[in-house]
Amino acid sequence: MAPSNERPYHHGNLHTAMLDAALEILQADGIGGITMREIAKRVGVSHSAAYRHFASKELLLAMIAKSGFEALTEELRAIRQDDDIPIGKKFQQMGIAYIRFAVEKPAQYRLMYGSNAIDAAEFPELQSAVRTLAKEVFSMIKTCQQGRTIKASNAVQISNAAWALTHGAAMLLIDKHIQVEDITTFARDITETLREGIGPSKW
Amino acid sequence: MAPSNERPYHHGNLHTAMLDAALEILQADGIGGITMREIAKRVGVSHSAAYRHFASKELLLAMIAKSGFEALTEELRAIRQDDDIPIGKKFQQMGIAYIRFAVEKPAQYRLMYGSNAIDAAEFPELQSAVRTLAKEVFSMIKTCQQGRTIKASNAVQISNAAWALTHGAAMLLIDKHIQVEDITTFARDITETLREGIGPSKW
DNA sequence: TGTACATCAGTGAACGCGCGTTCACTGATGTAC
DNA sequence: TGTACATCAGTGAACGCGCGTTCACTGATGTAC
Repeated sequence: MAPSNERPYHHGNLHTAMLDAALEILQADGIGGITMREIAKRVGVSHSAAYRHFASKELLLAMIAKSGFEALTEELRAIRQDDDIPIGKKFQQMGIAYIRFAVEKPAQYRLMYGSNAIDAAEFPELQSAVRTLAKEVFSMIKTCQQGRTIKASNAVQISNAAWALTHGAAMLLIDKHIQVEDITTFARDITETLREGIGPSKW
Repeated sequence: MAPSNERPYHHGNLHTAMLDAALEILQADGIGGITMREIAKRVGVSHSAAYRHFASKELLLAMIAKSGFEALTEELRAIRQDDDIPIGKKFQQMGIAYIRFAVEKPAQYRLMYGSNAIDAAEFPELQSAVRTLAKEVFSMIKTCQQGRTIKASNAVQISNAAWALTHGAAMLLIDKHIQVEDITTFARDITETLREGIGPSKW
């Protein structure tokens, strides 16, 4: 009730607050900008307090990566389950959402994949979040197959190809190796390229 | 002539020797294992000598990344120009070579792309090597189009898709997010998936 | 409602750490004459 | 062929660095009786 202007001795939700602060730093300064000291400073707490909530910096980073995978998975699931999106558009929408996610949060996306700041093998929760994402992509393919908008063979391979294509595109865009005017258009085009194939129309 | 067992005062080829040593460390221990001190130790030279040849560690890393791009480009070019490879197989062979390169030298590949150890913007030579790789992929697509094994439209977009697909697949394999029994088979399948497309065969 | 005690969330000072980088120096080498 | 001098490639000692992490401690909170 009392609107104590001074922070109370106990923060109350340091765990979440630290993750939020770390995310902010990540977006602004990249992975290199994240230090336990800076996070603690932003939250208004001594930096040793951080260790009551995260055993190590690496664990904190792993948790951020994990939540990134979860958020991305959630976006894809929403598309798959949204009955207002025609089945013929779902695959495309997935590609767009995936690539936009990466481009809008490049530092987080880089942290999620291939950062050498996290030894993924040590964090089963993180690995599990990745697998859940992979499964969601697979479910999307299955759904499209049932809707007859993706061919009904070899869902695993198609799913791998779809993931590889979007992930690769995301990375190349983030690293500016591919430059495009409009992300959404590019994402749409590239998913359609996979759907149509690049072989000659007549043999 | 004199087979001096003791190293002469001047090494003679420290520049190259350092790059080689760094590559060895990279393969064995990953990016984190590379330190100027360790490189110097392996080459048998004081660690301050290193700075006669590389202004900074980051520059050395950038040079390694650059040579990786060059080697990869060279492999792809050899395939494109090899008249013994039927035109219908070239695209596939390119995909296989690309993915194998990454899987065989995962640490170097990670250094090449998306490592936060190198600020690519500072090294025009590195950026130029990446562009050369992109151009090589593009040339491959053009060649296949002329051979009528890839459809004759929108080479840029097809080229982007091909690069994204192989790069994405490479990364997912390296990070063990996709696990396969045989890399070559997987690479072949995934490139064929792109060629054939994943849309339903009958509309 | 009050007291004792365990438990948890903070503090601030300090350690240690390898490592990148610099500096003043010495040894080797090449070139002009 | 010999000498003087500039230049380059090494050496080894030292700096400094922020930062992750730990430790002994204090403040707050919840629970048993």
